Amino acid sequence: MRRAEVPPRRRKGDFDMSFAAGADLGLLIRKLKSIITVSDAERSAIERLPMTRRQLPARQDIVRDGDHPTQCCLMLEGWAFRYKLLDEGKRQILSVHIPGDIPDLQSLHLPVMDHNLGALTACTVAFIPHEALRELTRTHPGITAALWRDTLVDAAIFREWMTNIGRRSTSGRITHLFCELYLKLHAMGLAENHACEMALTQGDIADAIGVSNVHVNRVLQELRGEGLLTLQGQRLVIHDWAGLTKRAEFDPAYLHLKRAPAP
Amino acid sequence: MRRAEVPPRRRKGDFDMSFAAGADLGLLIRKLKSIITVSDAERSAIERLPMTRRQLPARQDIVRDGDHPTQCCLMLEGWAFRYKLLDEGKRQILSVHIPGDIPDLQSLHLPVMDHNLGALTACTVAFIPHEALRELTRTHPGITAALWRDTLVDAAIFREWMTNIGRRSTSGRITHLFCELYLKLHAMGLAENHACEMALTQGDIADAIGVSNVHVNRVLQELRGEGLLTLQGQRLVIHDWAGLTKRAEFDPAYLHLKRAPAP
DNA sequence: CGCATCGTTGATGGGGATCAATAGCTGTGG
DNA sequence: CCACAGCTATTGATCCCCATCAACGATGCG
Repeated sequence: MRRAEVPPRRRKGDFDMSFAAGADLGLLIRKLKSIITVSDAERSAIERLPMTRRQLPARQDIVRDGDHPTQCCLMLEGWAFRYKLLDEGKRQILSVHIPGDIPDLQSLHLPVMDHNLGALTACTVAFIPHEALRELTRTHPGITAALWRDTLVDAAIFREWMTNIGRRSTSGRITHLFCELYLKLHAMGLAENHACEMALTQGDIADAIGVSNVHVNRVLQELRGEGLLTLQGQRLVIHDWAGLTKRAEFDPAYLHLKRAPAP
Repeated sequence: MRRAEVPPRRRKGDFDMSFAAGADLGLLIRKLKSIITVSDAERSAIERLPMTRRQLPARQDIVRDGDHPTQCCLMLEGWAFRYKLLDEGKRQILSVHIPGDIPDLQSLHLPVMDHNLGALTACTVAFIPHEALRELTRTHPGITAALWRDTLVDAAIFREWMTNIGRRSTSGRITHLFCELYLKLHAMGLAENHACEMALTQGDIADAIGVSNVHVNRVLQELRGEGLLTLQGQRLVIHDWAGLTKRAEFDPAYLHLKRAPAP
């Protein structure tokens, strides 16, 4: 369990103010298209969204517990994660986010943050003002439904994590987490052939599944020993997808992916 | 940990088809009014919602994992809960719901259930067709925002539970759960003076916080011994609210209540 | 090349699961 | 009105999973 290190807040200067050429927002459109049919009018409304592009170093906080954000954060490159800190520095990781995600979309309707959002790796994000998003939802009910749905999938993943932490064995928890991450990456075209980046350290994994980092290390060795997976550096290779999903009791239904997962 | 007993599905006949006189929907309006300002037009649109009233016996499932619901369930009386079942009958309770809640509102945008919803006590519910709710959201953006926000608070509670299960001591988990339930009941006018109904059995509590029922029993005795609370029959009495919230590291911010909690 | 973070390993102890048995409670039916 | 059935709560005994502490490699970066 990681002790309470407070990462530096982002500083002014480490971003460029290039406002959107709709290119970056293509990622958002792609995400929405995986949920609904996007009309031309909707597409063009999205492409007209104002945004600020930013580069963030790894492990830097983006929004903090208690903040009152005025914008949402669209992930363009890199991974982010949400987490809570408790007394004595205990940390619970709540979710992991990849390009296409809007990890703080809830701030559109919940004015105060009840957790932290941080960059896991160095990453590129686009900040979109709440006001622009509110206007978009006022005028485009279809987009509203899609964004709403996106937050509902978020919640569905929370429920699964709760179950993971509360009722699965440690090896089940780890393998379940890996199955989920691989499928999410795969759905966004960021993984193929049962291999993907793994930006989480063993300490991060520990704080995501509610065990100690030492224990994560030992169980990972078991999983390697069984030939289920390899985890070296920042790369996860799944050698036995069927075995992994079985070990994890993994059923992808909770991800509510449009296309059936065929990894 | 409760073994997989499959409760009987609801039968035809145990409900009456009395369609809404807006009386029951007053509860929904009350809930929404705690979130937004409800205009006369909105109020009357809500009161015109079609609904079917039903009486359900305790422990009966309302919607099941894998179902494709065509309606949402508004709690009128009694408690409900959401849960998942794993292999070997392990159960994780995901949330607890009281009058005013719509525990399956997510089904409006996620067609397939990824968990179960069951009656905890005997209860009265109102089923509202998805189609009517969709029409309501099409025509009333304010209500859409309020309902969306409601699902976001739901998700915020999931995050807190995740943290509870993953990183708190057992006594912290139990006390945190009690603080939350008391405050939710209090906010709906269903509890006063640090006392309330407690429909959860020790086994239910165990499955909500990720420990065994035996352990819940022992920790409850400690809490009683410290004079923090009394739990007899179906009644919870909190003797030392300050002590309880401290033990729980309880910060109500995540509930996103409109009025500051003043229990 | 030196420091920091991450990964790895060993030793130790405790929190909590599990099994088993008893007691209390509630509704049901004879 | 009591007996019985079926839950729920309680208690004791045993064991082991996993947290914790500590130390040491490995790795990567400025």
